Amino acid sequence: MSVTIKDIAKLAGVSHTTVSRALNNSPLIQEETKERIRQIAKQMDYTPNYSAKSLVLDRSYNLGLFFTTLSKGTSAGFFYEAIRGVNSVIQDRYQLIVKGIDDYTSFQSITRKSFDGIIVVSQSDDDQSIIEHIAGKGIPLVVLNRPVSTAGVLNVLSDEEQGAFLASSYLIEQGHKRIALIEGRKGFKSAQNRKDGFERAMRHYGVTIPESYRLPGLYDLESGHHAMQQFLKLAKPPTAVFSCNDEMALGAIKAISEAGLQVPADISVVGFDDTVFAAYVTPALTTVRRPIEQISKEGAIRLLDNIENKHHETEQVLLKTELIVRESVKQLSI
Amino acid sequence: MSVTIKDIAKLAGVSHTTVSRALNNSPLIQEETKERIRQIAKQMDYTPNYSAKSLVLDRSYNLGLFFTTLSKGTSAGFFYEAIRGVNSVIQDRYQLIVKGIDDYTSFQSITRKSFDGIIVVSQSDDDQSIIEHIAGKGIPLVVLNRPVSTAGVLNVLSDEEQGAFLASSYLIEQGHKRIALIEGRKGFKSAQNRKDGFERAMRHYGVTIPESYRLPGLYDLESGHHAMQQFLKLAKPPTAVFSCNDEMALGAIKAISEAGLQVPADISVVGFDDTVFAAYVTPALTTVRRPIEQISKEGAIRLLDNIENKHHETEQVLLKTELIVRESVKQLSI
DNA sequence: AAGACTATTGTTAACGTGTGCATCATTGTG
DNA sequence: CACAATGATGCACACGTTAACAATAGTCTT
Repeated sequence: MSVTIKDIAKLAGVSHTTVSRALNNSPLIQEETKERIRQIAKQMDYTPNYSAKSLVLDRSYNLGLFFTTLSKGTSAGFFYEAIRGVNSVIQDRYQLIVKGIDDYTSFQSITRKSFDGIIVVSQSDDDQSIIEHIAGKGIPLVVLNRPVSTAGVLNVLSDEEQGAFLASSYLIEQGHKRIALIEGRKGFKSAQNRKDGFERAMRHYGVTIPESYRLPGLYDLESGHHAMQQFLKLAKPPTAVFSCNDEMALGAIKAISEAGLQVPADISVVGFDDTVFAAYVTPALTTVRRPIEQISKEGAIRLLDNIENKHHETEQVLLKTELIVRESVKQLSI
Repeated sequence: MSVTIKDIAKLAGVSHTTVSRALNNSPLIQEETKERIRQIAKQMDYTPNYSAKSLVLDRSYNLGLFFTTLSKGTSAGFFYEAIRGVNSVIQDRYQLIVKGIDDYTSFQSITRKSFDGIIVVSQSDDDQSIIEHIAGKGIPLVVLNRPVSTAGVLNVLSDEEQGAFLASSYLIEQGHKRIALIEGRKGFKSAQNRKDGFERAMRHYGVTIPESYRLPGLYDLESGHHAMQQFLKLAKPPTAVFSCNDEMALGAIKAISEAGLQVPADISVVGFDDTVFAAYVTPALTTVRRPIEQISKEGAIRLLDNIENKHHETEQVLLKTELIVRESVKQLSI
């Protein structure tokens, strides 16, 4: 059917071994022989059979890119940026295989033979089992986006505490003192980190926040909306709100406008994540950008390094987040 | 290293051929032998080596999902929905390999051996060359999202003319008569189709549109903004605008509010595509939804059918679009 | 009861590539 | 000039799987 090195060998009058060596640029073969063989290969439109290569070299040329889920929950922008980042690094050295972890009924098919390395973009603690399976099989692995401490696993994520600190500090620097916090979902690492950053900022600037200015959320529109309603009922409502993600911020904004108030004229709002729609809502949302694309790039680079140099580092890399100032915060005159 | 059928054979006291047959549930093998071998395989945690399988069966178990570009331009939501749709169909029968067409320096590596089938989500006429390469190699192929007439190629896309008709009709039915059109980018098939739908609606309802109510756009924010400014300068500005995509609609809305007018109170706007942000802008944008996920599902289903039944149909499937009514259109009292 | 047939299993080769070792020619050395 | 060293190439096997064909034992037919 398709042309093989044996076909080339016949035409060149050499053995297939020589062809194999020539095409792999082995120093054993004479330069002019190499060149002649390359010519013929090109002319015959030869492409190596990667299944055969894989079989003998014990490399699959596959890189897995696994998300917690493809079917529900994962935000499109997040997904897109992650793939983009990884893809920009691997070029054509590897094939990128995209999968949702929840599509696996069994991890049995995830083996050393079928993946040279795997990137898990983890959004949930439930991913722990697949992470351990992969690490257990000795497949080079990097986990993005969620802190993980399994041995032999690379871990790249953004410094969310610092991001929350940035956002909260910004509110204070704009003159706000009555600042409320809508927390993330209980049990999520990110929720804890973001809350920690908020509190560090308050301590750092000597601002004290009453207990009534703190409400738990679920990372969804609904819970942000509800929390904001509670804040508005207070005798002294906050002048600014730090919402632990953009989605809840949106819910909060809705609640504010339903109450006949305006953002940012009456109440300022800051979100977290810089979701795609953050720039498009009115007012455009001031928020914290996590460098997803950079995280995935960094992760891919280190993974390839681990694969090609056969060392398994256990390392955690924290990347800085960035405050994106838009229109949802008002500067208070003092 | 890892366990092979020969290892199982040794333990079971049979030949490796018998093991292969047993695990493939061949009718040649006695039922109890099969069961015994399955037991042993399970117990040894055996997983087939897919490289070896591929080599002998001449199937790669890979499905390519190619986008025009991953690095620039492709919208995140579009990208996400397409992957989701395809992924939901293939389950674990195939590996999904995601690539940007512009990442290829040469199509040489795209062969029958490395892909059992390919889905091209095409957004540009420039994709024609890869489409022809793939079709030329005899690889089962389906092209989504853009009309294509290469022989042997399946083609699934949405009926954009019908969508534009829907949107335009809606404006008329809400009482609008002075309706302007911001066209798509010249030379794009979608631009022509959407314009056609608009004009059919006008004819159908007997509404005549002056030449000054038609302006070309480039599918970007900027051009929508600019076109709207022109409309606003007219002696009799339109009461409604059909923008050939959401992005330009957003630009138009911006121009309207800059002019001190409100959407939809003063001017109504309809977009096209139902981009992710359409629901989040203020006012939420009434627009036409293309069933991307359904298109990619449908495409994947037909591709698999073609692969597994080894027939190459040349067929074009048009899927209906849907009008998503939100808040950007006002009902005019007559 | 002999031959034909069937059910089950084994033998061997094949897929396309890479590699250790053998082979051969050529050059260098004393 | 004989022999070692070097450079270039080929031979044969391996990787893990499937499949055509062979082999064996048991069953059926007449």
